Amino acid sequence: MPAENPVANVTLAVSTVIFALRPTPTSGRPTVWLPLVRRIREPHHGLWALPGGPLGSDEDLQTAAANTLDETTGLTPRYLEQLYAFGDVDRSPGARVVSIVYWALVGAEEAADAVVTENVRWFEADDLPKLAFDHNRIVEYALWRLRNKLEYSHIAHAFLGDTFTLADLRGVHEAVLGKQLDPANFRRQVEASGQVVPTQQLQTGGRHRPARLYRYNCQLDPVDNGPLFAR
Amino acid sequence: MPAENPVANVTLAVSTVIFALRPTPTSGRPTVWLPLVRRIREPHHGLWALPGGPLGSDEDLQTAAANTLDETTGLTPRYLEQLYAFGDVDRSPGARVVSIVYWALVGAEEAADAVVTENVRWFEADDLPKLAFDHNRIVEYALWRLRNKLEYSHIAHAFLGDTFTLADLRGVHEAVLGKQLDPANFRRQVEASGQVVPTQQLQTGGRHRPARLYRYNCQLDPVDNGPLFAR
DNA sequence: TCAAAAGTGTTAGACGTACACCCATGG
DNA sequence: CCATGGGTGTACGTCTAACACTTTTGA
Repeated sequence: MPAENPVANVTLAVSTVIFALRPTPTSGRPTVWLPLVRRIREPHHGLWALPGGPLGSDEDLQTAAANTLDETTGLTPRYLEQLYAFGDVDRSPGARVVSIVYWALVGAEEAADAVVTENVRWFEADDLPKLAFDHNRIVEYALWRLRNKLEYSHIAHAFLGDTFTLADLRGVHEAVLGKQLDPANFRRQVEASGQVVPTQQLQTGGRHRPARLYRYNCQLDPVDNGPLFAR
Repeated sequence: MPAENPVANVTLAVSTVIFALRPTPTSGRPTVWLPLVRRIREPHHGLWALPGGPLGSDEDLQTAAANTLDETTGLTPRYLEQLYAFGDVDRSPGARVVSIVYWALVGAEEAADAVVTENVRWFEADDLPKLAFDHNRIVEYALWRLRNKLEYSHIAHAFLGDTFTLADLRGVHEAVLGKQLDPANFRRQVEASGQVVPTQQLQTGGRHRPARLYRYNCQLDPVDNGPLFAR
């Protein structure tokens, strides 16, 4: 029986976990990063937190998440999905806040020249400081979802540009999953899935045989997220 | 930046899709059913809707879902999981309502003697009338999730009693998925998964060889729902 | 000519599916 | 004795992981 008895003292917020691939400063190999914003008031003043804000009364949940993403990084998501609604009673000191959290993927190139200010900074997902509220848990869960979904879906290309080599795509999987994959088997699996189509172009410049460039097959749904999202 | 600027005009509700197995009146074979409540005010006065209500300011989201379940059916869920947060701007006429929806499984025996009143009735999940709000979509999505999760998790026993035969368990799968399964292969898969442990008892009474009774293996997590829910 | 990565081939094992077959009970 | 479902055996096709091998480039 919704739409009656509005409950006082419950605030509804929308936050977004934004993932991108960036080279690690030390090794140079790509890893998963995400932008955080510094809190400029209590509670948790000074701590880093997920970008987000209250839900505007005329915007959908997903729109709110995309807006948040644009406001903090100036980026447009290549993939955007609802993660979970967090509503524990004590998750925000002194207030009752329910956060509906989304997670997003943005391309590495766009992420490279995303806005960075005093109060917005990128962090390595596997090496975060203590965050505000329950945001460490939230990021941990989002990472779990990303890794899971990468294995049974076709979302990896969201980290890449328009065209890419199979080594690029494999690099995304290796960076996210944190383990090496067999190039031969990876190639066959990707080709069999039909998620990519070969172009006529080759990528030269490496001191080795040039690699064919591929494009994502837009005919395909990247994920089967059920009837709500069917095309 | 949660915990500030509470937004007026947005109501937060929690609803629950409650699944149980019941025999179809016509064929007698078990199918998926769910209880609905009749709306007794506008909007959508008279239509059937998912049980739910506004979020109490001192209860967790999952607690709210379980309470809803208890209030409408007097039942305790054997499985309870968050489904999705629905927040389209126009999903409730004349008000902005965000619904956080859970889905639950209850045992067939309990469901058989659950409360039924003028305004609470069970319906076959695959043959619903036009429901209030976007609740038809919500049920459709919950059904999709149930069918998916049944295939890669160990939640089927939530529909059954304490002990059951492998034919019972197979019956659950067949009822939910709507297709016949090979008894021999089903047996081997279930036994290999370790999700059940044999008891010493046999079920006699059929005009055929007695079937061994099994019990659910409580050592195992029924589902891997990620780090949020790890034990 | 050599190193390095692109790309192809081949094998052994795991797993899912189909189906033949025997077992134990009530009627 | 027979119909019915419980329970076991087995063979075939597919998928996966491992790894040997050939191809093509830049230095």
